[in-house]
Amino acid sequence: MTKPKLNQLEMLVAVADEGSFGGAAAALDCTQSRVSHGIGELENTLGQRLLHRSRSGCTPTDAGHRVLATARQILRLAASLGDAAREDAAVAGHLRLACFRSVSTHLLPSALAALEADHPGLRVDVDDGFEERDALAQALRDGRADVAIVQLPAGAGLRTRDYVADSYVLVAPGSLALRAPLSWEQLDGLPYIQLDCAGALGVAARCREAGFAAPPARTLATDSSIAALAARGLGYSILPRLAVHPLPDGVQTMPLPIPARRQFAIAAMPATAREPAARALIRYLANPALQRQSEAYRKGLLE
DNA sequence: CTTCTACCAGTACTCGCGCC
DNA sequence: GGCGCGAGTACTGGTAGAAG
Repeated sequence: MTKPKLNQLEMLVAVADEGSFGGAAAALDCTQSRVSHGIGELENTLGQRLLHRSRSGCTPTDAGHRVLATARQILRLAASLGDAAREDAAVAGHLRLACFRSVSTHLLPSALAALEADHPGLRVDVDDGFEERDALAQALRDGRADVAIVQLPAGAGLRTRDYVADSYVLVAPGSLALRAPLSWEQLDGLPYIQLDCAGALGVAARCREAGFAAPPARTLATDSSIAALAARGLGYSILPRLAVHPLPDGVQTMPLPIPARRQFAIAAMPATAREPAARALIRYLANPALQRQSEAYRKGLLE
C-alpha cells in the first residue's frame, strides 16, 4: 500500500484550517489545483473520503477528523526531527541579550561562561543598560535584542520561560536601630528615597495601601545612588534585594512588612525562540545547576 | 465562487550499459 | 565492483476550462 505523503497531510490540515481548497493553496503558497490533486491522492491512498465539498467550502468528514488528529501529530514530529538535527550543528552566530544591570552582574556570568565554552561559535553581547521593565519587552519587539530577561508580566506577543524571583527589601542606614518584624513606625522621621522605575513605584503604592505614609523626599534613577545616600544616613528606600548586592558598608536591609517581589522570565519573540542559538542561550540561562553557581544564589538572594 | 479534470512542462528517480 | 552517462519513467506543480 502506498503511504500518505507529508505534503498531502499538510494539505489536509491546511484545508481543514482554512475551510477551502483555495484558502489552503494560499496558505501553502501553491495552486488550488495542486491541493485538489494532493487531497484526491490522499483519499485514494486511504480509501476514505476525508472532506465534504460544497460551493461554500470544505469540512472534514468523520474519517477526516480522525485522520486530521493523527496528521497533526505526524507533522509536529516531522518538524521536531529538523530541530533535533539542527540542535548542536547550528548553535553559532551572534545574539544580543538585554537585561537589568543587577541581573547581568549576579546571574549571567556562570551561564554565559558555560555556553561559550560549549559553543565557541556563539557570541552573546549583553546590554544591561535597561532601567524600565517595559523597555526590555520593547527592545525585543523592535528587534534591538534577541533574548531578554524581563520582569513579569511581560506583555503580549512574547514567548517566556520562568526565571528567578527577587524580593523587594527595606534599604536603610546601618546606624538605624530596626527591630524585626519591621513596622512603618520605626522609619518615622527619616526621609524616604524613591527609586524612579515602574516596579519600585508599584511596590511603594502597595506599601502605602498597607499603612506606609512617607512621601518621597528624593527620587533617584539608580539603586546604587540610593544605597550610597542610605549609607550616609540620608534616608531609606525600598529596592530589589539583588539591586543592592553586595551591600555597601553602612547599609542594612530588612524584609518588608508585606510580601513584594519581582518575578523574572527569559523572553524572546516566538520566531527567535525557535532558533537553535537562542534556544541554547535560554537553556543555559534556565539551567538550575548553573544558577546555583552564582554567588547571589548561594547567599540566598534568589527564590 | 469553488472544485475538479485534462493536459503540459520541468525535475527527480531508476535502470541498463559501457568503461576502468 | 564501482563509477559515469543516457534513456525511460514517475512525480510535482502549473494553466485553462468545465461543471456545480
